[in-house]
Amino acid sequence: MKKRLTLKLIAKELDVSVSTVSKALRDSAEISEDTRQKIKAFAKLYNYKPNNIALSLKNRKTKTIGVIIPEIVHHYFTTVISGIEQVANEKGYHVIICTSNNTFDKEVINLEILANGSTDGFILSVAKETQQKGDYHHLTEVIEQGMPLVMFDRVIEGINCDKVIIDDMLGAKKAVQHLIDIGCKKIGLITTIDYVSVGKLRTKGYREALADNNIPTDENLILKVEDFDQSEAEIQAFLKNKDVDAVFAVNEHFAIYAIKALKERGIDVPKDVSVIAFTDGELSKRFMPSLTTINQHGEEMGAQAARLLIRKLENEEAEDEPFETIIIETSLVKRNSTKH
Amino acid sequence: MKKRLTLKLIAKELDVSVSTVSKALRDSAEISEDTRQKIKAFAKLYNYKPNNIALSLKNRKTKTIGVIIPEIVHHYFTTVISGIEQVANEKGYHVIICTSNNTFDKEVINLEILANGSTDGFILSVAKETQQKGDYHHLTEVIEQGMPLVMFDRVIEGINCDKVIIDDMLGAKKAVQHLIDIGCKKIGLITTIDYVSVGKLRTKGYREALADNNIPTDENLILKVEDFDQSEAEIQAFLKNKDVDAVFAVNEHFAIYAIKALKERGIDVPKDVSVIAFTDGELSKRFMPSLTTINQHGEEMGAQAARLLIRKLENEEAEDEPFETIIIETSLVKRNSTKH
DNA sequence: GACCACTGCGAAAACGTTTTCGTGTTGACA
DNA sequence: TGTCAACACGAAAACGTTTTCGCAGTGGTC
Repeated sequence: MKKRLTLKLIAKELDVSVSTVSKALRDSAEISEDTRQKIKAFAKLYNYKPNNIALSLKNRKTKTIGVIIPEIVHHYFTTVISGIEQVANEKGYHVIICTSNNTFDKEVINLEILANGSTDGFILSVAKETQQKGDYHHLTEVIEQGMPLVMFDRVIEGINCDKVIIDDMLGAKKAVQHLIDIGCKKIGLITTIDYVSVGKLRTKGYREALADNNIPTDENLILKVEDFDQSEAEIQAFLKNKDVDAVFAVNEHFAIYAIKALKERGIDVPKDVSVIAFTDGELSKRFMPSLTTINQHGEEMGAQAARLLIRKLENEEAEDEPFETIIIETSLVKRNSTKH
Repeated sequence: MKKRLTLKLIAKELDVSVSTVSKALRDSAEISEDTRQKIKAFAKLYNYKPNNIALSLKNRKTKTIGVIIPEIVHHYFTTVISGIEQVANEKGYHVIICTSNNTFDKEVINLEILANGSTDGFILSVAKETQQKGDYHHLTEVIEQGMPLVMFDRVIEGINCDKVIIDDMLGAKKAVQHLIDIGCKKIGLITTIDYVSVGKLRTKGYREALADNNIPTDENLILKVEDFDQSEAEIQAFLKNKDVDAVFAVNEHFAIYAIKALKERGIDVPKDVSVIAFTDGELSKRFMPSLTTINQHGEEMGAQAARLLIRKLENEEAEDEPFETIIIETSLVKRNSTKH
């Protein structure tokens, strides 16, 4: 294992002091043209690269952004990361990604590790378990330490930090409104139980859209999936003998299970029943029929989050500015699971 | 912005020396029970956490693994990462992920940045562009510096490092053999052009399986997709008037386009034509019909890669051991796109 | 010849740790 | 009373940088 070249080694080799080497490499005017050239040539020849760790320690800056997400095996989060990376790299930052696996404990640990010097700030979407638990001391702690934090997607209301969210309620309204616009009247909703904040908000959007159009809400047409692992069965049972002409599902999977269940009953999508899903993923594009969806623009979300964070990191004044909440617009993507 | 607590601050506050504090916190016997308790209590009260950067500098170890992948918005890679993370975390490492975006330049830059002190070693799958270009100096360079490197999935033959791959050829053979076993005789192949190594290998597996069963290869039944973005059209054109009873596609997307094209011709999958895809992703499970696939076990691959790397990192002797290439077994996942 | 201003470089501190090696104090013992 | 070990702690070096300050040498000016 060859030793990495350091300033000290160069200094010894060329018989000058460490400071001279450092200055020469940074093109300081203090050093004579001669020495400078000599040192630079040597450094280049032996491929000297400054040690980032030492620089971080010295500068108390790592130029690194920590990202903590609930799970990486999820297309939506990867698009967000993609957006974060683009902006971060552009501005000379790199990105560390950790997953909490949707558990509280791993979220806390990851946050701690990254907070102890590895990163300058965080971008985070909280784990499901954390949301249920309602324990946010780890978040307030890093904030108190002066580490900027930006939350996205699943954000916690009470926490003092920048946030990037989508307007779940409005998105849901858009979806349901579209169903109404194409003539649907008996619109089913497949959502999650209420502690998942996005599920709750989307449910609210559904109700409001109906109310706006003077359609009474029929509680019979609402399914709150209890157990994700059993969602297919729950949805199948739910749709068994429901008389609906449209279904709004709060995610792709629910939508697909719904379509399957309907098909089994001999009901055609979109001819007999229109289906809209929240979250525009790979699945939606490829499925047959391809799904009409609400696109959440994950990349945009990641990009905005990164911009907010870097702003706080680079502007002294920004530190004292009030926290922002950016809302990313959702958009309706019409495909073939809804009537035209 | 509150300043982070350091050993020095504690020392000053309690009127002892920095060394005493350090030793007390590490339970050194040198320090009297009294002082030790006092210091530990203080540290706990004010939530002292050692600075990782300083530790890294001191120990010349970061306990961090760098992962560089071509793209993150790809289900297969996320499963690999998942596997890496599990093993890494278990052994006290954390993981930095960078994407090369399939470009040579970003791969080189990321490697450089991470090599300059941020990580102890690498796990990497090379970018497409790198493969085409055939320029691997950045890889040999980090290896020469003594940084352990493990390549996975898309590996480069000539590079001296541990590798984890799947047996693409055998996997393809399994797929085609299964098609033959269920009675198919005219088996189409949808693959990529040859410079993508996996495509090449899978094509080879296809040919061998046919040969093993004394079925002559009909070049007319082979499509090498030229342009990924045009793949749907290419596949549609290819299948327009081909007389096949099965199709083996080297990835999910190709398989799905194939099914769509067949359906448009009024051909039912799996009744009339069976379809098998390489790569078992989200899509395969949910699609209708769900796809029979060759599962590549991404998590397993990631886990093995991490194990190999950490072994090299932690065992002095392992350094001189010859490099290993681990082959991950693929497996056939039977679903509904093939006859039973 | 005395003074001054440059020029070119080195010493040392600092970032936050860990660890080695001293060193001063205590108490026991001959 | 002198010697010695044990104890409890501190000083300093080290990791690899950057930066401030100081200093020696040179050449010019009066």
